[in-house]
Amino acid sequence: MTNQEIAKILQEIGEYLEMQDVPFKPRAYEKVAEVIASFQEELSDIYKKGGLKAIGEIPGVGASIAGTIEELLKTGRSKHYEELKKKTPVNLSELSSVEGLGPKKINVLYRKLGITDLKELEAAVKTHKVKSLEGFGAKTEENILKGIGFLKLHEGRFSLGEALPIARSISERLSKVEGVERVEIAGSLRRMKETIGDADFLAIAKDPKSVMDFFVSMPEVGHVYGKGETKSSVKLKNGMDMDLRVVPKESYGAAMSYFIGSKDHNVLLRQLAIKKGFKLNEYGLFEENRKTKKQKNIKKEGNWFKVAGETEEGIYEKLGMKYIPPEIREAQGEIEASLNDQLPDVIGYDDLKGDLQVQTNWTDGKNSIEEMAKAAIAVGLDYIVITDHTKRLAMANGLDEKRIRQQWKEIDEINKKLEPENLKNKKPFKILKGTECDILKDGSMDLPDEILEKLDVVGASVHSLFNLSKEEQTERVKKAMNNPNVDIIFHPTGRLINKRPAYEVDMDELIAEAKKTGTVLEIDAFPDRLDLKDEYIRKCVKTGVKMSIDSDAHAAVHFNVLEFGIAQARRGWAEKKDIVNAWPVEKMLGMLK
DNA sequence: GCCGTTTTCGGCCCGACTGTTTTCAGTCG
Repeated sequence: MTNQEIAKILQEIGEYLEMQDVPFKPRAYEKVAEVIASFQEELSDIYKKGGLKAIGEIPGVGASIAGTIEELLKTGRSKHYEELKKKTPVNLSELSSVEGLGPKKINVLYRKLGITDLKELEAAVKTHKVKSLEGFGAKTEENILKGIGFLKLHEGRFSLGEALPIARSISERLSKVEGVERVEIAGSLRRMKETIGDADFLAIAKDPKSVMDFFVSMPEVGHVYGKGETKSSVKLKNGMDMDLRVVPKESYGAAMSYFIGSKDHNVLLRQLAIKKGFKLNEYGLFEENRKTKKQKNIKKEGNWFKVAGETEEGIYEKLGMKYIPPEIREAQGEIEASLNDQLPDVIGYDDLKGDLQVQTNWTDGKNSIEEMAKAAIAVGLDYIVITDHTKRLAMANGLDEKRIRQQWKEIDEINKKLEPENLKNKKPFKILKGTECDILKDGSMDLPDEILEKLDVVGASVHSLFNLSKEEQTERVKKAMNNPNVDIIFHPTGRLINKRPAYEVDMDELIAEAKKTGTVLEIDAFPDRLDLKDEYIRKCVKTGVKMSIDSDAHAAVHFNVLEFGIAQARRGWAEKKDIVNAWPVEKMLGMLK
């Protein structure tokens, strides 16, 4: 059993106990589920090495939960969980994904109406059976219906953060099948879109049949739509659809171009090819017979001769274009820019030097300042800013004036400890003092200015009152930007992909205000945020507003999400000069207020 | 159910909002 599966069961045990109004235990289970979900090492490995004792050493795990984990690892089941599930046999994860529905309400819906899943819930709401229940009403019905609608809107779409690791794992296994020369991820996943409908793979193989056999019989495959010599389609058990295409080596570049898309981009590219006297399809770029007869290295195909196709670069060259990074192939002016040699030099995946939003166990993070710093060093960063929450966010144990001053002392000590001579790579590394300070309802800050002005980096966030009117919300954030100590607005629209829409805010106005006040806007790299989204990034680039790409790490493993933020920045045409934490620390600090 | 330079027993993060009620339960962060 994987950590994710174990975490999910512990989480559900907590929710079941919550239904029965059991005090304190739900918290214990929820907490431990969170810890395990973001645990670096697989519990099965820990158990293999150190047995029950090692499991018990995980923070939050006591005798009882250790026993449950052991049972899960050994048998794949938990008696405790199954007994609870028997009492209330509902699809918990499905029902609680509806905004506003928690364990208590789910319990009432099951007891009174026998509702076990989303479909039954929707039917009950539509026939107005729900509003007469005690504690429910017309408004609750309305909200549930809205919640279901939002879930449905994203049905079948996976976030980049969910899809990419799965696709990479499969791509790696495919590439090891005998006779396979090369495998690439294509489609929207290759363009690093924030959500994807399905995953496409492209392969060169001497023996297509063996790779197709392998593909359709992978353990995670739940259903095979079809299987052929050049194309197979499957649905994974988790609901994700996947296609594998095997193409000949000589068409590989053309196939890449065709299957990376986007569709709109392809249409424009083919139109351009026609205009220049070519024909472009997934097999190659072709020129008419008479013109190319005498040239070498040209393969005949009907009345047309192939002039390019093995590589994408070759096709671009023949069309008089510069190579276009997959992330910006969205028919947003990139073809024209390519023809005129005006493509952006988009930020590279190795270009970040620092991370300006990092949480620690001083508040709701899992790891200490030192652990986060070491993890940052390990991924090659030169500096991080510690930005724990502030007191308004009581659930996260947010810092007040007294505790943040204490934190500064610890940061100073660890900085000394991490002097270059004490590090393996001997490279300077710096922990900076910062905050993720709540923006209160009136736009004022949750910490006094005399604290903020002492910090290296001040980030400000909206964490409450998401339902203010657009005008109020915009004014609120604008006021924060005008605070002379506020350097960055973190996750500026507050959206959670597939879960919660952004709060109402006028982004054009905020971008203009950011320009005026010299405030940085963050690209939060956490895959369920990716906030700013690509179109706003592009607007910032055009306006000259600087941005930062931050992990929003709440655990040492989270620095790997920076990749998603960089991808998002690339999709927004951002260059190194637009991203302040792609700069050395002095230059970055010099730019801030 | 977990945890301990306040405790091996007695605490456990808590304020705000919503929608239901007419003082409060449930949910969220």
